[in-house]
Amino acid sequence: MLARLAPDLLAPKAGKRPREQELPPLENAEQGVVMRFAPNPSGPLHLGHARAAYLNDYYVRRYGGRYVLRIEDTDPRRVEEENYGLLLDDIDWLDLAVTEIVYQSDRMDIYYDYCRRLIELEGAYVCTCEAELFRSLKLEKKACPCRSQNVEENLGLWDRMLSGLFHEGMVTVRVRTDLAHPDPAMRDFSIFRIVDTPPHPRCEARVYPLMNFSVVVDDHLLGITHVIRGKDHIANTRRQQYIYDYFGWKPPYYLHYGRMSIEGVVLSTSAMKEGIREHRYTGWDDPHLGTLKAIARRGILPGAVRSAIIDIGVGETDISFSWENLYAKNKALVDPDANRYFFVPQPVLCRVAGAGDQTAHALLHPNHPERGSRDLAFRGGIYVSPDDVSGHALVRLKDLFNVRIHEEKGTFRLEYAGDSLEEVRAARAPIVQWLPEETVVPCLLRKPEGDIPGLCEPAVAGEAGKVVQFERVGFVRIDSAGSEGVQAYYAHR
RNA sequence: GCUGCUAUAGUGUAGGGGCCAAUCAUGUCGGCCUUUCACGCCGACGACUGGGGUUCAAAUCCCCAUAGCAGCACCA
Repeated sequence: MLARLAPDLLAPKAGKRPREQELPPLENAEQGVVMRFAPNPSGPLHLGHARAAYLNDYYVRRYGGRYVLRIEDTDPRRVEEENYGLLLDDIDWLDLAVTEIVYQSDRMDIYYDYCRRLIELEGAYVCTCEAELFRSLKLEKKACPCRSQNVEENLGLWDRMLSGLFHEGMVTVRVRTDLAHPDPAMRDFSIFRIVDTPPHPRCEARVYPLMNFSVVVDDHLLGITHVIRGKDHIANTRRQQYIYDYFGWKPPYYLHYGRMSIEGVVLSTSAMKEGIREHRYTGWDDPHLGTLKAIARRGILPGAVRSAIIDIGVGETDISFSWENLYAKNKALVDPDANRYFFVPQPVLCRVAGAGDQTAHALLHPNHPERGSRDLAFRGGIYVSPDDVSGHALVRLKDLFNVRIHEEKGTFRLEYAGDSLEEVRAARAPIVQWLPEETVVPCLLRKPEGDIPGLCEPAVAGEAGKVVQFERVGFVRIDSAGSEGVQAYYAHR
């Protein structure tokens, strides 16, 4: 697994990446950095995760160093076995410069050990108050009775926690901070809890560290030098400072970027899960979702996401992620490679009067004639899209010839009208895609707004998994190609 | 309620006292190129939240207001 993930740091993928701005330098980073991406396995990754992943990745590549993928799986309620695999697939897709993977569920004993030390340093105490009671005391800046226990008493309680003598909700470990702190969020926050059920899929614990503790211990032990994360963690950064101070450790440098919403999609895992359960979405890769799986299926390349994220940068302003900007990045990556094909939506079959058999040669890519062409054999009958011919007297069948349109009650009679390109230009007649009657494959174009049935060239079936351009329609990813036809997911114009 | 962060064109971003009647990208519109409404090229449009203050000079510094966001969980 690691081998599959470990990229060559010295030779990052050469390649066309749309030029993107340079991010501000990091403090004290010239000698290299150690950074981390720390998702929790509660579901697949989405664009919000991609921001954290790529921002950190950017600086690791820029300064060199290590990039730790840390799986934060210390909440058994939010961890499901199958999510680990989903997560690793997504990490793979992102193409991060990850150098090592750490699972917090493998490190429970380490957290227990350091908790004991923190208690010995009088930096933490075991609290058996009810959560509600503590909360009201905290808001009044008052200490709870447990706060005055001595080290021996606290260690005794801690041992009883570990040996299973407490049940869920009865006890917690708190950091001794400053009860008079003006920010109530800072006052004696919790760092351990007990969870009786469900069992953790990867370890046998019932005493679990809370994020603010495991993160500090891990960041220190793993030698993390810089942390870039969302500003929703800004209070956590301040809380964690107390723990660093007790241990006498030097905290990493922090950068907190602003909140990012995404036009038209929900990012919350629980909301997505609910939508899937209610069949509003087909699954994690439903094109209406902002998951990486969904955008990958639509033909968005990871490089486009990376570029869009780096452009957004580390600003603390709340922003709204715009699909337009992502599409522009993706188009820049995809256009030079994507082969061109004809797709006729809502096709109607028409006879063309007055034209002899001939074969059209349409380039696979207009800017790269050397890649060859597709041959479309005209034998008298063709499919076109009514929207393309309706209302026009003259139309150019691309790479073939001109036709005059006679429209009668929704049906079209086509009549050969010469080969002159100049003529259609002068007449400002449209140049449209078409397909020969004899060689077509059914094709379903799946757009977020709905599915569009149509026909496409048989050669499209050979592009499965790739992004192609349906001329005059847009860029699509060929999702599947079988006996029942082709299924294409629409990416963008 | 308490605490904190942020505020530049439709979207994203640069600029951190004078070089800013504000950068770049994207978008939209127009033109050129072109057997795609793609790509490429040219041009246009479009913004410093409001009010005070400091200063010879403020998008930039300070204060207030407003707005958005976040935290105040035995989630991350």
